[in-house]
Amino acid sequence: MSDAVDAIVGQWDQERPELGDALWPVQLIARVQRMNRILDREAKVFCAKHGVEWGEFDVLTTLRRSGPPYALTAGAFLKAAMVTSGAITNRIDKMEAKGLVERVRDGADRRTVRIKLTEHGKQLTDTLMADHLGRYARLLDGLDPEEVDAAAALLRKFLELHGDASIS
Amino acid sequence: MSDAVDAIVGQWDQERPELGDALWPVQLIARVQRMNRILDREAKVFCAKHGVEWGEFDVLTTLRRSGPPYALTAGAFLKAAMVTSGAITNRIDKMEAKGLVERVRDGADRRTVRIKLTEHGKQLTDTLMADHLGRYARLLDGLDPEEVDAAAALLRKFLELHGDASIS
DNA sequence: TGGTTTTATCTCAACGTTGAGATTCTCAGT
DNA sequence: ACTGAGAATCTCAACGTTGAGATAAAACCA
Repeated sequence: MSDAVDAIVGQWDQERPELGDALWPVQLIARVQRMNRILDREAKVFCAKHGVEWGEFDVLTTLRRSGPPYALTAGAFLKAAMVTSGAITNRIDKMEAKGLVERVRDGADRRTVRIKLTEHGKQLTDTLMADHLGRYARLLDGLDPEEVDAAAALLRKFLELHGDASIS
Repeated sequence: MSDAVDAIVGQWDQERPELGDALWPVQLIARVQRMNRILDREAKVFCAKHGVEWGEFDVLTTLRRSGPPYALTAGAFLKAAMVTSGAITNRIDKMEAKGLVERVRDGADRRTVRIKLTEHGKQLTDTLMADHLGRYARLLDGLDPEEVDAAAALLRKFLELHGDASIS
């Protein structure tokens, strides 16, 4: 069995055989990149079906799982979503217009803005999560659960080594 | 040891415990997404140092490993790079201006355009590859090689199941 | 208190990608 | 030869993100 990455590595072996073992990391890294692009496309199709953007869904679930009162500061999203401030402002603007979230200025610190899930936003998120997780399960269908766990553990180690911070 | 994904799953467990095992795929999928973003940032920093865009570097290496005469059609890039035609046109325009590649119209089929690596482009690519692979090696430093292989094998299986086509 | 630094968010122009449509060309069928 | 279907690439407006800078508020310190 072979995939696109095997073909890529095979080409390098033929064109620049002196690279040798230096190509080894490509086996993992290139596959992570390709898998991510497949996930990305899947996610966009899923979100489009439900009238939200992929980035918006990310905001919704981040708020939902943070628990009551379903409110986080804009700064918290920068770390959680790994995007820049301009992107968050843009997302929140549109989600506010759709009635999914609302901006609440903090009483104590008037610089901070709390992004709060509206009741409508909360209900939509709960509805979408079922579909979303079903989609995830189908994506991993056909893979050995133990091997998936092992791969997940390795990626966890990678993330720890590279300081992938937990959300606060 | 725990990473950001453990924290995310932990939040869901607390907020919506009824989801239970449905959360399992998140362990792998979310980590692939987060690792990809780390790789993406690394890659952009690396490319910026050398005056090329990440997408441009992708074109360079794809041409280089295809072997003499280091020329591929625009259509071949659509599949190899997993991007749309507009993006390829845009990339090639800029790379042509930089003297990295040149467009060669096919004699037999005048619809097709062959993107050909210039001598300058080839030399730059070979120079960059050493740095690039060194960077990859450092990224995986600290991980168990056997576990990396196992994870790569699992991702290969995922890609095969989802029809990740080899380049032609 | 007054002045400086730091923090939190928003603004906005530049950038790359998308995706539908236009363009140009090939080829099979008549 | 002519026509229509299909293929390969380019065009271009819309979109989301980036990243530097602006704005405003809080914290620190003299």
